[in-house]
Amino acid sequence: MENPTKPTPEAGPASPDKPSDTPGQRGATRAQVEQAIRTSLLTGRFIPGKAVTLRGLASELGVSPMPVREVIQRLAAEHALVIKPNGRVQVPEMSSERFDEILKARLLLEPEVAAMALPHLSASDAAELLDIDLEIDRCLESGDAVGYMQLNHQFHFRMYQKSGSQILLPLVESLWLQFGPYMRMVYGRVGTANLVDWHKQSLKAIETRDATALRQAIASDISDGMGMLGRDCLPTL
Amino acid sequence: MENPTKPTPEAGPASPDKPSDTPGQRGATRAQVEQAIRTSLLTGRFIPGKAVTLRGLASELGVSPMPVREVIQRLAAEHALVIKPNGRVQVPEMSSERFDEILKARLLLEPEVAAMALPHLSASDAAELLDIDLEIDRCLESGDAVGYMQLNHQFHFRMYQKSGSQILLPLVESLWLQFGPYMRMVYGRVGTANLVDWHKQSLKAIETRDATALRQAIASDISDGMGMLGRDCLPTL
DNA sequence: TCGCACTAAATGTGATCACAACATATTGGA
DNA sequence: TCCAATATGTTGTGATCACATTTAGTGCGA
Repeated sequence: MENPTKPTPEAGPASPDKPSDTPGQRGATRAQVEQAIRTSLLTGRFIPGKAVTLRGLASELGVSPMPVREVIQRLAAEHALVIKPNGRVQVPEMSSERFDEILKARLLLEPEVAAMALPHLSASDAAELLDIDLEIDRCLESGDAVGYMQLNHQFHFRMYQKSGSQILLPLVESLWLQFGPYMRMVYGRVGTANLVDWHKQSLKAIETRDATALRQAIASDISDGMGMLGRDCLPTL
Repeated sequence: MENPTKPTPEAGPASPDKPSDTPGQRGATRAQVEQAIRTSLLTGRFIPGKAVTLRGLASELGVSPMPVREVIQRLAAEHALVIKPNGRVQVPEMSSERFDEILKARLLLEPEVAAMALPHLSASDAAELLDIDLEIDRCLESGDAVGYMQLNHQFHFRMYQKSGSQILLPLVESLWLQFGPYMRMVYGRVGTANLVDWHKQSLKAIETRDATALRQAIASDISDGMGMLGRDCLPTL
């Protein structure tokens, strides 16, 4: 056989050089890759229109192209990435229609999810949300766009997760993944200031157990935040 | 080079023995596999809880496990399949909570999508929908559950597609994929009769360009159809 | 007869390879 | 100088392999 193609399989799902890291968890590499790309998307490390290559991501993450392929298919199914007719993968570009639709979908789903979460939101949950919001205020003052985006995502999803929803929540996550890259791009341009703080209104509604007020606050937060985004840049893109 | 390992790759995305079939379309095999599994899901060929194996599907479809892997990841991202902690893949089982949530999500999204489609629904579209509905009536009489499911899917999505929605429509498709297998199982048990024909009401609303009436008809159709399903069998599962 | 250890088959995962399609760079000619 | 044709590198795709893990199956012993 002469060992024609030194396969050096280095086999095994987990990195062989770190036996104590992940002891053979099924799909551990794939999960790590997915988490990496998702946060890259949500924090705007990927710019809309940016080309995403299998081998590029793979070498960047230090894994083989194999798990990256599966993750890309997975994210493409959620429309967080697009596979062009020639097979090339890229971060989807925003359009006026897409933007309006995402806004509409968020307004349909998120207030409802928040209302579903309300009965399960304890006082300690509210306190945690307040902490996040205070940190958001700091990011707004210092103009930290990435920090704002991460914390804003945390604020909403810490709340939404309490709904225990297995159906609606993934739909909402898909929406966030879709406008994340665009959001980052625009925030970098127009800044993150002068946002009315509907988060505070949400917290007040949580304290008073007022589902209608919570729905309204979330809806306003969405309309306000995205309304500020959609007004200027989209037609010029 | 001596060609050390004649792998007989039969390389190429398309079958080499059928050069006129798909002339090298990128991802043609994957698309074919995905379509096959999707329709299997929507028409209930896959029973909830059924185990789905890579090699099984691959040999069944006459392809390598490779494209099947990607499609499974894709469908798992839409929650049309679930990947259990040990990696095994199976059709998701229905639960009372899941069912209620899917119902809620459908009621939130589908009336809105229908209303979005209304301005683009021409008279010929209405006629086409009527044809489908008449065929549905025939299936209901003859008790053809599979035919009913396919045509019901057609009725709704022919309408929804006219909305031109790129965001909401995929969300709705994901929902249908999730309750498809369960729907089939229950229809086989309780039959498809005694459904109030809200499709006719929808058609009337389309003729009169009444968005509110269309929303209401769609919502009633959803509530009625799924209400009949959810009442009996779920607790006994 | 039942329970448990052991063996064997099956399954998902990660890696690598060969190839066709595509994009880009390079070169040749007018 | 400019454009077309070619050559080169890159990218996604499908296939196959090796391996860890898990499941099913079997036989042995109490």
